[in-house]
Amino acid sequence: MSSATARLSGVHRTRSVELFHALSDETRLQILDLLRDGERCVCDLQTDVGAAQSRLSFHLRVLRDAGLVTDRKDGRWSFYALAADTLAEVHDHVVSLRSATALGRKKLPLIARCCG
Amino acid sequence: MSSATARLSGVHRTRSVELFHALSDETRLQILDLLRDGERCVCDLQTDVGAAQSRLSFHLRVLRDAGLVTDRKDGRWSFYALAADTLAEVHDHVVSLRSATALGRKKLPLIARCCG
DNA sequence: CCATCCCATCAACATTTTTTGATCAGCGAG
DNA sequence: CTCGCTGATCAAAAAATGTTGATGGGATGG
Repeated sequence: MSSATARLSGVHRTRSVELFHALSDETRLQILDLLRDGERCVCDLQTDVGAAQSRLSFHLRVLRDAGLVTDRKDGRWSFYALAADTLAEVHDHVVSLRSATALGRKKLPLIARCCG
Repeated sequence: MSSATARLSGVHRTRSVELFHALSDETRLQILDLLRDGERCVCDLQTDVGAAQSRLSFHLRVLRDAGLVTDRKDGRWSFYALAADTLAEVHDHVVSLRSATALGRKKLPLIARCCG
C-alpha cells in the first residue's frame, strides 16, 4: 500500500546540506575516521592527519558547527570526539532520501505529464 | 568482543567525498527528492525546481557522475531517475562511518598518548 | 526542408570554500 | 614571572564550485 512518500521539507533539506557538506571533504572524513577510536586532542590529529594546525582547526570547526563532533577542553588541550547522535541523524537523512524508493517504484507513467 | 574497527581505506574515503559532495547542495537534493516519485524529464524538473535549464543540466551531471541518478533518452527528452543501488551505497558509507562507534566506546585512555 | 523544442556544453563571471601564515590568549611547568 | 606549548581566529591568497547567457546538435512535426 502506501505509495508516494511526502516531499521533504525545506528545513530538512537545509540540514541535509549542512551535514553532507561537512562530510564532503577528505580531511574531515579522515578526522572522523580517526575519532572512531575515541577522542583525540588536536595536536595528535595534527600528526595523524598531516595537516597544519590552522587547517585542522578550520576543519574541526566545520565538523563541530555541523554537530558531528564535540569538543572538550582539558588543561591546554582540546579533545574532540564523534557525536554519535548526529551520526545517527545523518543516517536518518539518508534513509528518508531513500524511502519510497526501495519499493520497486521504478517507473511511473510520468511521460504523459512531461512538459506540461 | 571485537573493538576498534579498522581504518577506512583511502579509496573508500575518496568515494565518500564524491557521494557526500553530490548530496551537499540544495538544488541537487531537491532534484533527488522529486525523483523519488519516479523518473522525470529535464523540462519538468526545470519547472518543478524553478531553475534555468543550464543550471539544472549542471546539477544533473554532478548527480549522474556520482552515480546517484541514471539517464535515459527517449526522443528529444532525457529522463532521469534515482539509482537505488547508489543510494544503498551512500547508506553503507554512513554505516561504516558509524561502525565501532555505536558500541559505547566513548572514551579511550588516549590522553596518555596525547602529543607523542 | 524548416522551425521548433529539448538539452548538453562552453566560457565568463560570481561566489564559496579552503589554505597559509601570523597573531593572540590560555594554561602550566620551571 | 616568564617561557614554551596548545589551539582559536583572522586576513589574504588560492582553489574549487555554482551561475548565467549563448551556442549547437539531435529529434520531431508541419
